[in-house]
Order: sequence, then C-alpha cells, then structure tokens
Amino acid sequence: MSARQVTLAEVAKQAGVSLATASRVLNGSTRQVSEDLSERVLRTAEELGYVPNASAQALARNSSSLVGLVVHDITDPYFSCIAAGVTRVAEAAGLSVVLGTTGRRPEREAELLSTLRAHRARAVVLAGSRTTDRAAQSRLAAEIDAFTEQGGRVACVSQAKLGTDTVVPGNRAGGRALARALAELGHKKFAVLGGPTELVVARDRLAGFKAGLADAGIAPPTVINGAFTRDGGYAAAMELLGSKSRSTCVFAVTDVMAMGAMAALRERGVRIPEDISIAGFDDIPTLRDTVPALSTVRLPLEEMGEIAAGLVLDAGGDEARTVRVAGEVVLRASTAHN
Amino acid sequence: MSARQVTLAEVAKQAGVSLATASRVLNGSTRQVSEDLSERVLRTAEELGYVPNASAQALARNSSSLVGLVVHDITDPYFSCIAAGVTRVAEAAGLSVVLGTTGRRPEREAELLSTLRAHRARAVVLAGSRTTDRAAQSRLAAEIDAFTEQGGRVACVSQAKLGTDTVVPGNRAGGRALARALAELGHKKFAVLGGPTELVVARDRLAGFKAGLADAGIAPPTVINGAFTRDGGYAAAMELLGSKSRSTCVFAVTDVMAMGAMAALRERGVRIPEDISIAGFDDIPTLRDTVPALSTVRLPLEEMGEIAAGLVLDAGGDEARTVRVAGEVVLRASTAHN
DNA sequence: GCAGCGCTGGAAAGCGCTTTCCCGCCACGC
DNA sequence: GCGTGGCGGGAAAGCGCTTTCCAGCGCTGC
Repeated sequence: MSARQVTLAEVAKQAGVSLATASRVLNGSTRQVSEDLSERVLRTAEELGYVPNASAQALARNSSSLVGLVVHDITDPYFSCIAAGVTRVAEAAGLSVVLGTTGRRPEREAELLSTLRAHRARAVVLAGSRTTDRAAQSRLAAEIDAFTEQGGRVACVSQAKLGTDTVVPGNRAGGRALARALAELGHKKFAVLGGPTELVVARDRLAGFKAGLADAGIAPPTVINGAFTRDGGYAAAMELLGSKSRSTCVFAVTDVMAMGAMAALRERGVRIPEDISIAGFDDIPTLRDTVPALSTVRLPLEEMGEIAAGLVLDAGGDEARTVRVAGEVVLRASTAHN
Repeated sequence: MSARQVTLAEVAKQAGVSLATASRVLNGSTRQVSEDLSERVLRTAEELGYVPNASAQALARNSSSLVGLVVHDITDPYFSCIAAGVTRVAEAAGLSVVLGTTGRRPEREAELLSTLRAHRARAVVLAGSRTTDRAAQSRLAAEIDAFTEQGGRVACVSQAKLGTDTVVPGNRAGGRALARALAELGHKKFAVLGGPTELVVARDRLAGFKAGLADAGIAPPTVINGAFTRDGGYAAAMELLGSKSRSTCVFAVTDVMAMGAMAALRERGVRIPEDISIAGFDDIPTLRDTVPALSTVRLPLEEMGEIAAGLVLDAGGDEARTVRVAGEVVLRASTAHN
C-alpha cells in the first residue's frame, strides 16, 4: 500500500521536460507551450495518473480552491437547501465546499471562520442567522476582517455584516404581507410563535408581521418565544394553548416550527384550520406535501445559496453588495377564513 | 487590505526562538520545550494573531485535516442527517468536512474522490448509494484504491465496497420485517414503489420486502420503479393508480418517495389508510409530524453518519470493518388493518 | 575525572508546486 | 550583417511549515 503519490516532477522527468513546463501545461498558465511538448506532458500525466497536490498548489499560489459554508444545522431543511445552492455553484466553478456547523452556538461561527482562514479558503458563505449576542458578534466581525484582509471574500445570507456581500430575504416584508393576507381572511386575534429573541431573522419576521397587523388595524399578537426548531414550535404552541389567548390564527416564524406547533395542536385536539389557522415561513420543499398544506411565505432557498456563492466567487468591486430576494405569500389549506 | 498573513517565522523571530521551537510549541510535537520559551512563543502567537497555514502544514506533513463527505443531494433529509452525524464527529476531532454532491450522477462520485485525493483528505465517507452501473463502479473502485494507497481511509454508508469500512443498515432485514408486520395487519395484495433498478439500496429493500411477503405466504407485489425522490414516488403512485392493481397496501422504499406517493393518492381521492395503507423506509425526522403519521422502518441516520466518521477516523486495523445497524419497524397511522 | 547519556534548542533539508528570471533561438528590419 | 524583440524552455527561488540531524549542556556512573 501507500505507494507514493505521483508528483509533477515525475511527470516532467518522464515526459522529458522541465518542471516549469509541466506545470504550465497541467495548470492554466498564461504562458504558451509548444504543441508537442504539451501533448507529451498531458499524455504522461494521464498514464501516471497524476493528480496535483492541492496543498502544494495552495501554498505556492497562496490561495486554495476551498469555499467555506457555515450553517447552524445541516439537518434543518432551511440550511440544507441553501447548502445545495452553494455547493452547486461552487462545484461548477471547480471549487470544493467545506461545511461547518455551529450547532446554533454563535461562538462557533468565529471558530469556524478561523479554521477556514487557516485553510486559506478563498471565500466563505455564512448562512447562520445573526444574533444580538454582542460578544459573539464582535469576535465574528474580527474574524471576518482577518479573513478578508487575508484576501478571502465573505458573503452572508440574511445577516448584513458590515462590509460583506449579503443576500437578504424579505423577512420583514414577507411577514408583513403574510399578516395582511391573513387579516383579509377575517382573523382578528393573532398569536406568533417567535424564535429566540436574539435571532435577527426571527425578530425581523415578527416585526414585519406586527407591522402588517397594524396596517390592517388589528391588535398586536400574543408572542411566545421558543427555540428555532420543530421542538421549539411544539413547546411554544403548548404554551399558547395553556395561556388564555383565544387567537384564531397563529404564525410560526419558521415552517419547521409550524410543523412542531401543528403536532402540538393536533395532540390537544385542536383542528387545523377549523379551530385555528396556522402559517409558517420559508416554504420548505420537503414539507410541501403535508396535510393540511401549510400556508407560508416562500423563499427561494436554493437560489439564495446560489446567489450568495455567486457573490462570493466573482471578485466584484470593493464595496459590499446586497441582493434582496422577495418572499411570496402562499396561502394553502392550513389557513381558513374566519 | 490584504495585510500579509502572520507566519510562523515572524512569531519565532518576535519571540526570539528558532522556527523549530516555535513549530514545536504551537503544534503538538512530541518534543519537549522549556516552560519559559514555550510560554513566550504562545504569547507572541496570541499577540500577532497567528493562524497556521493549513496548506503548508498539509504539505509538510503530507496529510491534511480534511475529511470528505460525498452525498447525492444534501437537500434530501436522508443525506443531511448522515451529514450531520459525520460533521459532528469530524469537527469534534478538529477536522474540517468537505462536502461533495453528485446530483445522483454516479460518475461524479469518482470525480469527487479524485478532488479529495488532490486535497490529500485524510478520509472520506461515501454516503451515496451504490449503483449497478459497471463502468461507474469500476472507475470508483479505482479511485478508492488510489485514495487508500495514498494513505487515506474510505468508509461507505450502505454500500459495501471491497476493502472499505462500511456501515450497513439492515435494508433487507428491515424490508422483510416490515412486510411481515404489514401482512399481520391482514393485507394480502401489495405494491412496491421501488427506486431506480440500479440502486442497490432500493433493490435490497425491495428484495427484503418480497422475502417477508413470501414468509407470510403472500403473493409477490406489483413493483413500480421510479426515481429515488419525492417526485419519483408521486409518479410511481400515479402509475400504480392507473394500473389495474388492486393493492391494499403500498410500500415506498423511501419515506421521501412515500410522501410523494401520498400526495398522489390524496390528489386522486384515495384515503389513507382507509382505502390504501402506505409505508416508507428511513423514518426521516422532519417527516415525523405528517398526517397521517407514516409507518416506516426507522434507521438511526445521524448515528450512521457518526459511526462512519468514527470508522474512518480511528486508524483501525488493515481489514475492512463492517458495522451493521438494524432498522426498526414503526407502525403508525398510515397503515391500517385490512 | 571522564565517557556516556538524555535532553533541549537550532540549522537546514525537504514537502510539491508556481513563477520569476534568464537564456537561446528565430524572424525581422535596417 | 547585425541589432531587436518576441517567444518558448529551463533553473531556481520561494510559499510556510515539519522534522531530522547535530551541537551543547548538565548529569550519572564507574
């Protein structure tokens, strides 16, 4: 085993050319190499099964072919969709994606960025949602600076960090439009299952929703905060049922939370949508076949990943670009007229 | 911008020690370094914000801190669960995961492996399912050999490749147990929505299911093949409805396919489970809250990812190890007595 | 008292590649 | 005929790190 790896030097020697020539042939150099030498090199490389050593290339070029992707939980369809978009674009560009997961701990984000910097990743997409945790944020900001100073690019999905490209979903606008649409169904009394208060995405969706209700002249909703997960939605819904709130419509700031909430409601014998209407946010593809079909705000998640990767990969100007993507209200069977 | 990166040499000079000493202090070397020197190096490294250049380390050590993970589609909860397990273990071991997606094209697997080899990844987990495509398989086998010869380890999830560690879910046994359980419910006429015929996972589940039916003295099922996706399940179910088959129970070889199938059945006004019972395979967590709750065979997906990562990370002996994980039949509301 | 040993620190040789610099060659123009 | 320029090829200097090898030193054991 462990037959040593074929090196460029071996290829060069075998082909009877210099190291420089072999390198120029096998990796897009601007320099020309004559037809026959070039062909000879290509052939021997093929024969020997030469594979360039990416580490050595990265070292010599001072830039690797790695792109970082940082998410909270790859199991969450929200993130896996974004990841799909990012990997598609990165792989099409001949780059490899290194996936980091934070497990929803804000401080991991900075750690991962540091690792990525160690690998001289050429770019990184931060898909984790921004928190209001000051310490974690400033540590992260410092890492982002270090990363960009070293020549790497950073893009964020849904969290505008100073100086980075960003893909911003219409969280606020989406929440607002959803609230209006639900108000039009005749609901008067709303509850919101909000995520953790420190998550900006959750706050934005909630704020937008409140604004929408206000637009419609409806009283502010009962708000219950919980984890940004299925279980968080379940727990929040249980809490809601335990309270005296007599809402006819509940908005879970995430489809995944909505699923948990629906489970809780069903368990307590609450019918959807007859007794309570419920809506989510994201329009997770995997969840589209559930019954009753979940009303939600559709976000083009994969596309958002693609956009983020696109931003981060084409060099772009110096200033931070922001791409907004709109959410589209999709009313389905989980919300009924009141 | 682009302030050059702090190098070991700078740290060493600043701390007034040699390169060797600095290296020994900052990276676990077996060699001892005196307390004061050590502390001085640590301090200056901290001050300067030194981050080792992973490429250079990889080159010098001839082994990187990268672990590959190859899946078909990260959006598919089956794979994202496995991915979660793999990343958890890898990150705990201080390694970074590079994620490759094949988009279900078998030939991509070999390409990705080659890229991973270029990066001198220390190990790789192949989670994509094995196909019977001879050409792709032999190309893959060659790449696996090349990879292991270069010193990397390879583990597969659910596809026993010669000479690699493998995590084998009880596809056959699970299918069989499920068939028996469904037979006990009184069903006599079965249909199976099988995946593509060339996917070994699909074949195994189908084969097991058939065996289980045979155990129960029941006639072989109607089999309809389709893509290993939600849409594949939908299409297969539609085809089934169009046929004259009067099955009372349908087994979709995947939960995701089952979801598509249920959508199709509902669309045609077929009630579940009153008119037709349906079962899946995998027990995808995200899908556990659907109504009616899906009967299935539970696989500990994240754990499988963890096991695979564990196998591939601890050096282990020379021979290929195989870890079997059992599937557990879980009967829920989507299957009824007949 | 001295050979020998264990231990720590440093010099330097790589690791496999890119890229600069130089050289020789040819075509061209005066 | 010779100076110029352009062009293709090769030598070699790194890229930032690890690790081997050697030197020096303080001990121990005879």
